Amino acid sequence: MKRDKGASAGNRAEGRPTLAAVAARAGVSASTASLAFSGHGPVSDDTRARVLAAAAELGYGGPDPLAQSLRRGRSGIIGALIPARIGVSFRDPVLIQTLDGLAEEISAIGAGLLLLPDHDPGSGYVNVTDAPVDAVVLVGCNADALGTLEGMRRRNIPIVQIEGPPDADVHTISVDNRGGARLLAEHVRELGHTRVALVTLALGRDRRVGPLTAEREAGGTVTTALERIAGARDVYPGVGGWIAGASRSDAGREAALALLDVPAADRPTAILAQSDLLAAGVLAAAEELGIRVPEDLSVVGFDGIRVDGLERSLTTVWQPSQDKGAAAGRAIVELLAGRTPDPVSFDVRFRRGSTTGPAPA
Amino acid sequence: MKRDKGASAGNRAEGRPTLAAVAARAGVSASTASLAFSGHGPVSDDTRARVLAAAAELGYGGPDPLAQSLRRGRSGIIGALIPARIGVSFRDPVLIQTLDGLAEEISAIGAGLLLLPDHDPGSGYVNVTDAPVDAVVLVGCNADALGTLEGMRRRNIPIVQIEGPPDADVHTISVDNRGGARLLAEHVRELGHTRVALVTLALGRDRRVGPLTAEREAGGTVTTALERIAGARDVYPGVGGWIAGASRSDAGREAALALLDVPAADRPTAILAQSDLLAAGVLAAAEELGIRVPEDLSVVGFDGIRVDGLERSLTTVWQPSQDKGAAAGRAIVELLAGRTPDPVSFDVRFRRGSTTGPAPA
DNA sequence: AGAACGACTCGAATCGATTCGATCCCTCGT
DNA sequence: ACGAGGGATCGAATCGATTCGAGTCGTTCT
Repeated sequence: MKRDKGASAGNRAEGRPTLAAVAARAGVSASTASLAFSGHGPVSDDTRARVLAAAAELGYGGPDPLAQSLRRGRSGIIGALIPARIGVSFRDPVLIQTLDGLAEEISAIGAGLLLLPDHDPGSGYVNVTDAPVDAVVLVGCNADALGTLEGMRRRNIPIVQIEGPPDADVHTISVDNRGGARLLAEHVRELGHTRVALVTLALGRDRRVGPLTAEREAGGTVTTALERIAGARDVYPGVGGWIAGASRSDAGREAALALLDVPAADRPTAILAQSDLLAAGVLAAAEELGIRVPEDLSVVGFDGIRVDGLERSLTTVWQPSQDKGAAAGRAIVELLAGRTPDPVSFDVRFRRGSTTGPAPA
Repeated sequence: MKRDKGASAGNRAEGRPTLAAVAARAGVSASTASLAFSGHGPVSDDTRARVLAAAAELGYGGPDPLAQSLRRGRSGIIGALIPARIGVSFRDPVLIQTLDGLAEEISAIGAGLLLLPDHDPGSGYVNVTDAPVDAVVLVGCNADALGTLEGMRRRNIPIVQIEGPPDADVHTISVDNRGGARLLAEHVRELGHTRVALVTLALGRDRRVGPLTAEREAGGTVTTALERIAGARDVYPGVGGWIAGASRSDAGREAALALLDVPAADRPTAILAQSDLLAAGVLAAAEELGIRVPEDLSVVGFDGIRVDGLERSLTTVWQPSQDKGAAAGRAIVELLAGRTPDPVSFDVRFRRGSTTGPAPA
């Protein structure tokens, strides 16, 4: 005999009908009702109609996704680990495009994207590990984030990262950051520049800004930034610069002000910014200081995005952000199907703009 | 006797240990093991240690979120219905700020945000209704979207909309769109303008662009756009304009080109754009056409966001996007707790910039 | 010393559906 | 006319955890 406590715990809407209730009302078994809803088995038209009618009368809204998830072992949700809170992360067009590609691709298997801002440990936020996700994608995160995913790994949940240090358990989508940075540095060298400085992305989770020191670099965990530094060093060994906290034009502006606000003789004649947004900030700073681009200063970016409100064309390399996201999505699909996706690495394309010119005499 | 089929169905990682396995290994019952993990009951230190040790040995990653969800009747996931695919929706700073406020607020109850792009019906995408969400927030969607939520309503899942038509079952967060638009129109009227035109947001899901006709207006479903039109009409009855497809500067530019590329005598002397992004596009178009702002043309926006790369200050009204999101988040929390949230409506603030001036003689 | 109490632990029910194998019955073939 | 075949339906197990009430055992109070 059913207990039927009536007003039981504080569980959601008390009286919501269940599949069993619908089945009872339609005079069939729960299994048949299930079949009628899912269409997975042979059900007579008559029976199906009766079940549907009963459902309508009871106001049954279809099988509970929670129960389905448990039974199927899948929630249909992919977690997207983003580096900061939404308002901050989503100011980066590269991130947006990547997520867009990702979302489109996983919608092929009917999955949706759960946003999981990567918070500093102990900040009282949701633990990623507790989310009912079928897989996780790290997009634009630093290597530390992998640590917070220990739980996922133990649960055999597929993890895909977009840019990041190689890891046996994690499928990585990469782009030739080092090669791209090298291309840009070579371009600048060919123009005759010798006093060059970098404006880098955040090197670690802390997002501290300041001069690029060996120490800070050694503690860096953001692969993207480190690889782009390496590419520049391939051409300009030992080149220094300034760490901007984030990929935003105001951060680029601050960094450039620090680098340029020195006696003209010490001033770099070329600045290699690690993102187009940073480069836009550098241009703004130069304008403020009355430094002409490209006559007095050459500036390059990275990413190849369209920067709103920037009328001049930037010398940069373009990277396929959306394709990276899509590739991650396909990798997820493969992994969930039990297959092993092929590793993917994308190339970049050099694009000369009007912000670079010959080194001043 | 347990069946223990070994390699059963294709369910995820076959051999993943369960709480029961851990309990068995630790020599306790499943209930005790559960208590040990959740900390919800009195468990001796010794027992807890044994359970944790067993878990470590077996590589148990903690309770399965899927099973927890079913038992608790909560998934810890809030669905965010956004008007278009990610790459498009997230180019709107207002949307981003709103989601940011929302995400922060719901993280108080440990919930995360599931992105659900509102797709045209029948486009083969995931049905919102099948997602395991505890509640849904409509952000920047049109009224049609409510239709796709029938299933949710029947399931008694709380729905909150940010801007939208009043609905008994749906908690609405609103802002004084009409009043804001009226403020701007009044400002323009005080400056003596008589030939005025609107540049509106999309009126419906179709996002068609073109002249603002009575017919198109009658079929409109986007409350925000309609209310702002109404506000302008409070001051300029019958004012016409152009429908821009989306809140982006390129759409604003196209619209403005259509409105301004006429004999100077017919040309409007003021354009009321329904968003700052659109206004930025209007400014760009004016510059292309050699029309001076504000001498020949006054331009106002709406939203009060900082538009990247727009150096001049726009006359606009500011609306609290982030607060709207936060209010939606708090409403969700209240609703999930079984309480009834207070209705919220926000005010806007007029902000005069340098893009409006006296009507030309 | 006996009772009462408290700290722990356990068994069993439950969340809501899916699915495999078995059963039942009707029809078709020869 | 009888067995085979097959469509429709049902029973029962299962997914993996949580939770309530009940039971055990040792300690403390009077």
